[in-house]
Amino acid sequence: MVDHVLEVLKSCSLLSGLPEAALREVAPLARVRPFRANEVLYQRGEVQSALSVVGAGNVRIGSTNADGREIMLTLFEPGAWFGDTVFSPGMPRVFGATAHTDGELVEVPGQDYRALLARYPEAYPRTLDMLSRRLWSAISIIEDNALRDMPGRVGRRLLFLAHMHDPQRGPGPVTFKLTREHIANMMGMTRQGVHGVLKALEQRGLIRFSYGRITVPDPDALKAYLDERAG
Amino acid sequence: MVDHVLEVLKSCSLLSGLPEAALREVAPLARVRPFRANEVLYQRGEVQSALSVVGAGNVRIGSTNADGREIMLTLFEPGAWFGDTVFSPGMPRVFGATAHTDGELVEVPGQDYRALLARYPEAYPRTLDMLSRRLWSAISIIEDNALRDMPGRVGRRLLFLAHMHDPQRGPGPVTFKLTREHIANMMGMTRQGVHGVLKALEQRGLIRFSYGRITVPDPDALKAYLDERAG
DNA sequence: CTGAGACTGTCAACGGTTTGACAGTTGGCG
DNA sequence: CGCCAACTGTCAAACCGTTGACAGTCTCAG
Repeated sequence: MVDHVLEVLKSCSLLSGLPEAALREVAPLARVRPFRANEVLYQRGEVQSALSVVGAGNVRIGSTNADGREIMLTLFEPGAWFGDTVFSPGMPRVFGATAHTDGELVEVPGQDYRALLARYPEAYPRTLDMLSRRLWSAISIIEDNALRDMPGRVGRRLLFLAHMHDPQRGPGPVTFKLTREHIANMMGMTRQGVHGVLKALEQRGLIRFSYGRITVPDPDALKAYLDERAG
Repeated sequence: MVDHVLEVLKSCSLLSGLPEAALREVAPLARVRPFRANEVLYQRGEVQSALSVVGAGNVRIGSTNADGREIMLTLFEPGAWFGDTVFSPGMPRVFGATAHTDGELVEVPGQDYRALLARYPEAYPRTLDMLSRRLWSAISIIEDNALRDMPGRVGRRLLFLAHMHDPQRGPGPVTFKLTREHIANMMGMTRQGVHGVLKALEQRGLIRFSYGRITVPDPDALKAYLDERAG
């Protein structure tokens, strides 16, 4: 059990600055939390602070407004981490997390994680680096939304997901289990609007899609097309 | 001179986790860089890494795409810091900085700043906290863009700027030196579109504006209106 | 294998934003 | 003090994406 937790923690880039000995220290303090598709994992506004690492399955990050309209920020794969409130204890979560598929979470209580960092300060630079990169991702999304049109935005976001999906960027095809509606929620568009964009991209052979699934056969080709299309 | 640098560094929230002795150590390594309105301070893509603290004046953060269209992310006041690449040395800047008014920057070379943190590890938690909060701000903007309409987006962004302007949130009026076009660039809208929104907000007495200037007389009232209007 | 629920494609009407154009206003610089 | 450049208000037309509605398709659980 603890061994399994250790494996998951090792797979997490945020924790990769910590020596294995450190991970062994926290592993017993972590909780394994299995989840079923569409289960709500965290709600916006909760104040309890924990670092969550995806052990298996996919997790949607986002939030819902009062009208019931949902926005999805990103989709996390195994090895991804979230729960940024660990760094600002006492602040409420700014986004919620929902299970996208069945899977499991490994949760390290915030104070245990912070205490661990304090004991292994050599891990801080790596931690700052990871957080900083996440900030860039967010800023890039803001930029794309402000200065690109709809096809540009959708295309870029697919590339972003492809990158999340497989950070080492093998040039091969990537497939997502996403409905048109998920994408619409991610972009602040409608299902119908997304459909039009995807159809156009498909006609150029840049993506393929079927029921509940989207494939980017060649991310680099898509990127080349988008870069040429607009700045 | 060094005293002046020290004052600026002390005013910066990112550095407030460091003891004064630490700031005295770096102050001599910092460079003071005066600037004139509209001068380009950093361009997107530069790789050199430095932590910049605004000592005086205002700085626009954003980037320009190939068509010459600019997007503005935010406007920084004295005491604000930027240059997130200090935490990920070697990575190119994801956004540029342009002088909005005359003023001056205090620049700490990235490696000196990182070395300082390593020497005073007790400052790391505060640093992570600051970075994490900035990530929330970015995420909140993404959210607003996705699920609010134009008046909602503009109103929220004004509140965001008001908060940046005066973090201790005195309830009094706040004035920005921003043209309609600046706001348009910040929101990914057009000058004319912004005009319509501002006019509507003005009729409700929530903002006032004149040549190159916008005033929010009562930020709380604006917030109340926006919250009631949508979610 | 079969039915129910989820997902999808498509259409016309509607609405809001941009585009493009022009005249009026403001503020600062010489 | 006066001019010029930057900023502003406003309009109609074109455009694009949403709204709302419905029938067709697919998947998975039973």
